[in-house]
Amino acid sequence: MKNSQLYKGSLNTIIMKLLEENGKMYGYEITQKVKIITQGELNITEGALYPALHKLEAEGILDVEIERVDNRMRKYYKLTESGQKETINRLAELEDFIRNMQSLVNPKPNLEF
Amino acid sequence: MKNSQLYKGSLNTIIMKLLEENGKMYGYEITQKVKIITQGELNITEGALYPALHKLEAEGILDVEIERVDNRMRKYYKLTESGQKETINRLAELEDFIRNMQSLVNPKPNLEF
DNA sequence: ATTCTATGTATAGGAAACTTATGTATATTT
DNA sequence: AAATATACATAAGTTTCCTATACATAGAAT
Repeated sequence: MKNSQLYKGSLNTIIMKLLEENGKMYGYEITQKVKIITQGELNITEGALYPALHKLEAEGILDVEIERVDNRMRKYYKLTESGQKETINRLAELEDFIRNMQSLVNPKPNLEF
Repeated sequence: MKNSQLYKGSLNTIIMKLLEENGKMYGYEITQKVKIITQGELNITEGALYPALHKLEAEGILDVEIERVDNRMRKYYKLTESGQKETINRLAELEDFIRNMQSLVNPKPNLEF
């Protein structure tokens, strides 16, 4: 995704959050959206994205719907019902993760004096 | 480290930050410290920690110093000079990462209207 | 005309990080 | 005597991701 290893493990959560927000999206659209939101800092590669989408579909998190636009194929993905529930869990995990990382990086001073 | 995949890729940064803060630490101490700081949410496994420490040492990020305490071995690690510089970069990357993830999860409303 | 860039999906091969399980060894608690 | 805590270590396997490649259409540039 970038030079930093930190994004490892966050792709599924990113995909699910974007789909929760936008209803349905296709793969290429996801890569562009992420690029815009992160101001070019995070580029999702196809080699990561498409296998991830296929896996989420196989797990019943996503549904797919094929369309033809300008004579080109698009596969629109959207969250299933269980996918919506799972997204809530993932986002809670992400919040915990961010909070924990901030605790590690910016530790509170010891108040026992 | 835990059930969440999100921590993947953050171990090196965590180690380096803790060493920057505490001067020198040994492996087991790192696992316990992280457990306390994250209130039990993040458990670093030995299978992840020790190979990571060895790799950081091989890369010249860490120096090691062996001590015997209570007849048990301890390997104290501390940042080298280049390790200190690299830690600054890693922490900046972590801040970017957290900022980007927050932009994705908590997008700003569109202000063009 | 042809080549490059953008749009759009897909997979094979490999690297890297992590988990699980196991091993060794001493000290303390039950 | 057995379990737990302290302390380090590695082998085998899984997962995630990147690089490279492939196919296909459309538009822009040369």
